[in-house]
Amino acid sequence: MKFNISHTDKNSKARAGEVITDHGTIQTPIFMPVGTAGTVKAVHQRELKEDIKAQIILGNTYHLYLRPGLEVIEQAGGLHKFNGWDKPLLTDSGGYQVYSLSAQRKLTEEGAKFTSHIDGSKHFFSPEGVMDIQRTIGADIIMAFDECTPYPCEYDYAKKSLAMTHRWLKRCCKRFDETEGKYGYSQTLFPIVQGSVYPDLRMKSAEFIAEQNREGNAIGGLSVGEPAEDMYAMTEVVCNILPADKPRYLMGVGTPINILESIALGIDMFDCVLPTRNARHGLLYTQNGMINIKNEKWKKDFSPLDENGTAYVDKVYTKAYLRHLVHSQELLGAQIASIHNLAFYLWLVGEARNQIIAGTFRGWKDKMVKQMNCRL
RNA sequence: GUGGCCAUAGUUCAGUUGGUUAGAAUAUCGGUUUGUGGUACCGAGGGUCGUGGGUUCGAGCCCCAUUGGCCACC
Repeated sequence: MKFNISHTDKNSKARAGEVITDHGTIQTPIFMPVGTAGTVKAVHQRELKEDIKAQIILGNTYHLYLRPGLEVIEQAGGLHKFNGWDKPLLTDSGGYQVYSLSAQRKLTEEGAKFTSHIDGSKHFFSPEGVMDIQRTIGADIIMAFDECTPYPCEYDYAKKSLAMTHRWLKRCCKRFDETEGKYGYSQTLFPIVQGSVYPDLRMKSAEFIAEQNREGNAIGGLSVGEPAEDMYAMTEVVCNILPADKPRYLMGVGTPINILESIALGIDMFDCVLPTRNARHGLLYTQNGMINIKNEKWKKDFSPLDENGTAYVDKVYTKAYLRHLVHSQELLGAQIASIHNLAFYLWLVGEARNQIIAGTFRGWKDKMVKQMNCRL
């Protein structure tokens, strides 16, 4: 993997660049649609490429390991072959799922014991095991196995957890470096900064992560319920320490406004379930704010879904029709809304990139944040 | 025509020997969702209990009449 920065903004820490992988080039800043179980829910690959213009999508170690299982994915020839996505892929390590899904989980120095949400079966993830699993899934970018601390989180717990996440990282790096990709292309490992909302822990973690000298770095443990100001403050502290010549990935973020503000702080990569999950519940993002398409006021609004939208669905479907589909729980409703939201997110980061290159990012960003901060 | 059963929220139904402000589901309306457990969660509005009398301190419940619906028999 390579990372080249072509432009940096003079009035913020924003930068435009490209991440080059064996499955193609990603122009940053970028938003990565989440495809947990090997599919971006309700969206075809062709729509992802041609309409949404996605450049990289996510998969999830936890979910894919449980179903369909590693045997299937390995025999398919890796996840790219299995799901037909020939562009870059990133897999999350399952650290977040161990935190968010398993009511019954036990973390020890060795790893995490957890029960499957599908059938209650018992499993164990170690840092080494998670590296092996991600080798088998075969994503271009794979993530370290970490503990995502909850919010709120006591300082002492955050400190102990961070130390263990760092020890786990050393084990991840060791196993990753001792093994190689199974399908003839290279993979890269991103470590993850933790430290909850405590600046000193975040700084210490960023320094430790920077020392590992990987090809890119991630920030985790944010957007878990803390105030947005805390999230921005932690992001800023960490970005000041993580090397500028490597991509920075802010995990799980966020709203369109979160993304623009974080780009201004020096973040290059994002992923978030909001555009797809909210789409299924009828919430649409636009340049002028958020729309709840289920609201009665759209019942007889026969104007296009989004006059400023870049996607096919924005022009051919009306608000009243999508309201009907979502109300009726028709599958097409989830599909149209998901395509709209993802196309908007990709437009947003693409336009941010254009503005950075043009040297006008800061003013544009401030205007967009103001404009999007409302409900239609 | 005779007998029986039924009538409670937009809809489908609970509602104790008669006892505080008649409940639920669903639908409607509004909100929430941040490294996705694929239709979730939270909240709100909505009923002169078919109608009219009666008994009672007190009636959705008991009695009478009446209207509408369903069933059986002639």
